[in-house]
Amino acid sequence: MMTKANYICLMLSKKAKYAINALVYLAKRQGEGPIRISEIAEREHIPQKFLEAILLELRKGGLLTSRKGRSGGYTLLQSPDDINLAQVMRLIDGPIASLPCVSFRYYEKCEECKDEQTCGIRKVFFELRDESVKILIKSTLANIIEREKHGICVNHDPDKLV
Amino acid sequence: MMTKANYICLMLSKKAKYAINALVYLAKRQGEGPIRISEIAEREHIPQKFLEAILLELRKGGLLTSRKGRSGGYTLLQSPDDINLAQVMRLIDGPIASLPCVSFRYYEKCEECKDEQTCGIRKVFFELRDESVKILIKSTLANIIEREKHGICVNHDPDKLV
DNA sequence: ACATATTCCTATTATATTAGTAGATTTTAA
DNA sequence: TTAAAATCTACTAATATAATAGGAATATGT
Repeated sequence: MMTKANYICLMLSKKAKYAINALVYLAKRQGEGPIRISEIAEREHIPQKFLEAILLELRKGGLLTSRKGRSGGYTLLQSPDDINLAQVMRLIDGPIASLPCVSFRYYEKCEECKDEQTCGIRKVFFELRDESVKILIKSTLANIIEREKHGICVNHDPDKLV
Repeated sequence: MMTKANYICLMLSKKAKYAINALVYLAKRQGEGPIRISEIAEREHIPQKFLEAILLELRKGGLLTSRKGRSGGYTLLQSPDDINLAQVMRLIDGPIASLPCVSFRYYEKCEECKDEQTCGIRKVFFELRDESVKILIKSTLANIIEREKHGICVNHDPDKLV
């Protein structure tokens, strides 16, 4: 478990991470009929009871369908090309913006802000939101699976890029 | 206060937001000698006791100096051109990455990950981190103040950009 | 020297969120 | 009819967030 000392500024919740993992798993097995929660939980190392709740949310959000009873399970409702991470993250954790005042769908005024129209901080976070959404929208389940096939990750210092 | 219904995915803490506001305020008044906590708190609508703790962290992080006693207060230690939001956010809230496994300085392995080297999800969040850091590093206090002078914000739908 | 204004330090608290767990219920297929 | 699956309702433990309280240390103006 993450300790306070190295906690993260703009962190994704475990719930959203689990949701993404589960969806990618389902995308890979599309066409094989309903997949059991227990199978996903086991293969993706997600606590089963927690996953149950997550899949239910994804179903209610329109990304999955389910079948109960023997040989039941979950199936993707859309093509892996049509499900992207912006959708998933918004469904599970809410808006992608880093400040309520730069959210489009869930805008809320900053309590301490003097002039929102000109606020320089707000402009930075608008830019950050736009870039983030752009990246997350192009990252569909299909895209993620495709990316697994090409090249490996190297964790370089991001400051060096600038 | 933000309610659960419209909570935010990758949210900045109030503490970091207050820190940024205070630093921008200090940058605007650079050269006027030490600025009192009480003044910053009042003008920026930040709870004073909370701000005390924040300014102390910023001082320990090397961004500010202080003077105690009568006519004491805080002063920027560096030029507003040399303090950027990546620095500030890392100091106050930790790494900018959205997942521990895509942090350079505070890397931690994902518990549930099968092959980190090829993980497609990880690649997405590497990209997100790199873009975020790029934006935050170029956003210096000077840049923020400059931006306040030009143009107003329009909160458009970020999905339309893609 | 002294009063006062300031930062600095330690501890505590209320609230909310996160990350689950427990147990019963409903549905479906074999 | 039985077993296996999702579903529903409720609860819980741990942690982080956003502060607050009270006083100690220190510097300055008079």
